[in-house]
Amino acid sequence: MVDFINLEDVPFSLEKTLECGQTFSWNKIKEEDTEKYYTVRSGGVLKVWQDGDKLFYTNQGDEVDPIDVLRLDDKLDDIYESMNKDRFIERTIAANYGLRIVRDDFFPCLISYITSSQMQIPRIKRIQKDIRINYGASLDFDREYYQFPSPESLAEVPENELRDLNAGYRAGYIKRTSEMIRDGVVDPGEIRRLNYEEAKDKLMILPGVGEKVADCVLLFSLDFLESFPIDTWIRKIVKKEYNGKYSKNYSELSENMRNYFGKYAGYAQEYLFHYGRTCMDPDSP
DNA sequence: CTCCAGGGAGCCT
DNA sequence: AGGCTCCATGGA
Repeated sequence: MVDFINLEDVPFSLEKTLECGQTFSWNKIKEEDTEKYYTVRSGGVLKVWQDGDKLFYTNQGDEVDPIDVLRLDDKLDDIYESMNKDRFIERTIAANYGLRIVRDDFFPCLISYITSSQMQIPRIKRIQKDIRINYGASLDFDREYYQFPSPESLAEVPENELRDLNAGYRAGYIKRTSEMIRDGVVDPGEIRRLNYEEAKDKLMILPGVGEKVADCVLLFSLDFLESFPIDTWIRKIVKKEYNGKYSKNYSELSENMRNYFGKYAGYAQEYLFHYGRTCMDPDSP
């Protein structure tokens, strides 16, 4: 059954939100000449497509709510007002109007960002998909879909099998992190109750999780909208456009940007990131 | 062929 | 604390 959400007065671009590189948990398919996206969660399958101010969706299991996973209840105009500190960020807002931060499931988000180090985005996505197909439970919806495996399941996978999925040297990180999540050493529910600094320190206990991966997981799955992840792209863009606030040191640079953009710095980060990748050459002077 | 990719760990000072 | 090197592997 197809339902829809009325997006009048709700700024939203499905395409920008899911194509900007923040999530590896969504896939695009074409059905009857329409570009659609689907995600498979612990709660079931959700398929969505947008036509102007209508967001159509079908899902299996009411717990996979598009309003929740696409953060449609974020007050985007208020967020823009809060983070709109200068002409450059204003330009990125104009170029990416309607882009929202996603709310992904914690475990697949964590494993994907551990995988992401020294890798290109299409390959990260491919590895998550291969993990799902090889080790995830299947769900029967309009066809067969695959959930991301539980920490319990993934912890049992031999390291060399993960290497065979082209995870490379990250295979050991994936296995050991899965074991620690399984054993409750790090618990996403507990992390949500901590403040930003404590939550980040806790995540960084996990092997393969440094500052950048921790910031991504906090932002894209644990609702820490002030988190400002710094990758090679952001580093170039900030150095070029915000030179006075630039620092080689990750912690210092990240703190500078959080102080500057405020409590929605994570939104600012994603707008800068996507603008930098699509609208400018960060290497040019 | 060489170089680099949404970094992090381990070692060094 | 801060700096350096290596880590697999695909794609340009």
